[in-house]
Amino acid sequence: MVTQHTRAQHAQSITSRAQDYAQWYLDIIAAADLAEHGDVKGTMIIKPYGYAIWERMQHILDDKIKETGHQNAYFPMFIPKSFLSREATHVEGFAKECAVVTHHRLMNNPNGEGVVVDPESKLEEELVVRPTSETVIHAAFARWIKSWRDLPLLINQWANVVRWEMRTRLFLRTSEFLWQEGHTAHATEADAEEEARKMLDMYAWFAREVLAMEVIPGEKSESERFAGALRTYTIEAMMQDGKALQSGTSHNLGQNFAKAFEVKFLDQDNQQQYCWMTSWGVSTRLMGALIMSHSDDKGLVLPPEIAPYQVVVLPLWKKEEEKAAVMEQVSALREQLQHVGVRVHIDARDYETFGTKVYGWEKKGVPVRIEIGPRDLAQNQVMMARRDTGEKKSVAIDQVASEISTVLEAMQKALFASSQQRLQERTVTVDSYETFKTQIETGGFFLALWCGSAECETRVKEETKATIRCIPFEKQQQNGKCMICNAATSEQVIFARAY
RNA sequence: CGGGGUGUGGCCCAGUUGGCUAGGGCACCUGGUUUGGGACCAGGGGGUCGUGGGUUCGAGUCCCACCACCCCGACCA
Repeated sequence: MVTQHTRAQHAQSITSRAQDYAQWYLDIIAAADLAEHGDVKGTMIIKPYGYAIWERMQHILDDKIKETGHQNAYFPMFIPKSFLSREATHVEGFAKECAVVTHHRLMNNPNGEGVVVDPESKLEEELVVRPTSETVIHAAFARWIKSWRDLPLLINQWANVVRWEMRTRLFLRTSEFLWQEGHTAHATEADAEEEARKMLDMYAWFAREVLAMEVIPGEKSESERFAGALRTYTIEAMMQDGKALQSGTSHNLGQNFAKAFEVKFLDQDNQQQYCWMTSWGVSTRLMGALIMSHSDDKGLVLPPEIAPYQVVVLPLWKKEEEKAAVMEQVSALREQLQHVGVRVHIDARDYETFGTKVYGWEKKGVPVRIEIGPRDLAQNQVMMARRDTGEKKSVAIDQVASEISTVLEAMQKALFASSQQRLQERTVTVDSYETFKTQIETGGFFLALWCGSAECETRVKEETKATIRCIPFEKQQQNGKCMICNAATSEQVIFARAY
């Protein structure tokens, strides 16, 4: 075991220290300086560089959400306990993981030691810290919606939510997380269904085009369905170890919540109707997906679309007079790149060695690194290195802007292609449960026929820890037998172990 | 809650059958030399050894209790 690290040793430490994939994942987060554990167990402090990545996600998603006709709003984080219980399945699904506010005041400890909760300040009704906002938002919808003219009502909220999970992991499952939750109300079942599917499509687009991450869109089985929903749709991504990560969900809530919260409208025939509703969301879990999809042994690898800095420039010099000339060239380059919309950062720290800076930015996953020194100046060129392939070459100074655009585009495509290839190669069709049981050990997605019974689903989970990730929208239609019980069926599903 | 493990500067650890002023590496600060793939020299700052008891002339070390955290199981975006 490595107990001491010289700088040189640290170069290999991301993987050499890693006992397993989970440790490797945490090492990447630490090395890239993305986040750390919060003071309360299960919480997470997102550090500036990590948050900058989340802000890129927010920015791009927010634009897309607005483009599709939704408006942002904000609702309270405290939910009266009674709200939660109005929809029976919903409260059942979340009851075990709710943080509850019971008092509103502290007082000096009578024994003189610090402060204690003032028993006099007990709340009439306890408040639940939102694990999700359907209930508060639907209570508001009930007041806002009167007529068919008010529909569809398309609302989105950026917020934090709290779910008191037993076991947590940075980004993937923290007690508190940041997300976007869309909530909509529609006049017809068809409209709600269309909305739920449309927003799932948006997530799939985002995962593929922005995060360069291949996903399988599909429907959740009943046991994995959102508490209170009619149908739950999901995009499932595959991490580098072959395990699945649910990366976004969209729910058709039917009229369940509308009935519980009296969300009604008068239709064109002056008849009272319950609304058809949806909700959908993605969270900071996407950060985990991003990290696990593309990172390598040198650290994080960021697709250019999401990278806070797409290019980092390292100026080099020995003498002061060289510095002036180099920095002049660097500023000119920065203007040139900013002009074409490239996010660029100049690292002119002179108290770090060149190597330290190079390794630092590689760990942070910056797509392109440019080096400019006296040698380059003399030849009117720069050195350009690409993060994913490691390819390094010199480029004429007047070609840099166009070359960078080309490289960023190529890297975005290459990362997606490799994610796509991984998912394709590691998705196999199985019909024998015995084969499945041995192959699941090494990860991957397994396309299999399933009879639809919870018994078979549970048995697989108990025996192999694998779950039905989704019933994919795209599948080869085939009739056959359930992999587990041999009952006749044509339902094709994806089994995998998941995070 | 069940099983396993760990607690010594910010991080990783050493500290022998109890012994004298608690150490090292990384990181940090100052000065100098360096800088095209993780620099070097010199000096320096930073510690209630998880907490509370006990044994002892003497406890980081032995004993007891407690606490915290990590890993594995039941929950999940």
